[in-house]
Amino acid sequence: MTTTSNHIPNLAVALKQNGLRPTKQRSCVYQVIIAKRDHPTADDILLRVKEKLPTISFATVYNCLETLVGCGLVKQVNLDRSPARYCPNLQPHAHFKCKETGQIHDLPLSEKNLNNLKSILPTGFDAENFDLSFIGKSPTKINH
Amino acid sequence: MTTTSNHIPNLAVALKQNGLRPTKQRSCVYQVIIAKRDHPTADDILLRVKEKLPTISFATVYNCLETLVGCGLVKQVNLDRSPARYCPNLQPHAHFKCKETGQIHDLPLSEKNLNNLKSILPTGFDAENFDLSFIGKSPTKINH
DNA sequence: TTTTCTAATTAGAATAATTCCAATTATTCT
DNA sequence: AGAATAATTGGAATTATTCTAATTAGAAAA
Repeated sequence: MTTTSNHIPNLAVALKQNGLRPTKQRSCVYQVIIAKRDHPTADDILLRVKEKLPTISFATVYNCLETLVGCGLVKQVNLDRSPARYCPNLQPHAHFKCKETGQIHDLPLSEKNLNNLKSILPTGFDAENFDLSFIGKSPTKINH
Repeated sequence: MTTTSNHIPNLAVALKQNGLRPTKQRSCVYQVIIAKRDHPTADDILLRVKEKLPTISFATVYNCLETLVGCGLVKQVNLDRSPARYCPNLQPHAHFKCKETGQIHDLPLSEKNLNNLKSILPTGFDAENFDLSFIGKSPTKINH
């Protein structure tokens, strides 16, 4: 039941709405996540942010990520027991992890899919969130 | 595409089929999981098994769990970043975690549900497994 | 049954991701 | 500008899990 839209939200506005301060660390972490939509881990994010802010710490990356997730600007993706990944796609979607390449794909969900997911819940169960992920083999793009 | 049936599989047989030895640790871990279908963590399992086998170690519990999962006798349930839980329900099902009680419910999936899940996969994506979990509030049973 | 071979268990150390903490720094409010 | 508070920092702590090297137990052969 969360509202979703297509445009990239404005960080400063979203933070203000939540009574939080816009900082360069938060901005930079957010930029890194939307710049390359490849589901980076906290580790990946630290490395990329360090190019702009060499003194940023791990704790800050985790803090920023928690903030961004809390504001609904990015989603945390937990696959198996592997490190958490972060994803700026706010549309309802599932994830597919390729066994071979390790790559993670977003799979968009149709209205029909969403309704069907809802139909799984017995009466009285009120879901505020769901997580759907597949593991298997994704088609190899480069094969001629 | 895994075969599922309703009866509880025989541990010794399943192990033998995989060229593994039946040990009292494996048996005990398995018994504990089927005895109380409450999605215990490795921690929970260690505590319960210790009542029968006081000298069992954590490493063994993890080893046994890996073996049982590998033989397809139990499923590993990963919700959020919390410790892995183990589940003897071999039917296709989703999980629902109650925010309030922390309780985990199995939600059975119909053929229709399963087909719909399949329909999420674009052409060429070959899933060998999926994970579907909800978080929210489950109905309180005790309220008169 | 003993012997032998290998698999499984054990206790404890090691690892990896994440969180916590106390001190410093940056923002916002007055 | 100054006060109040929120955010960042580096490093230590925590937690779940995996690894390791030594011991024990199970299976197969003699």
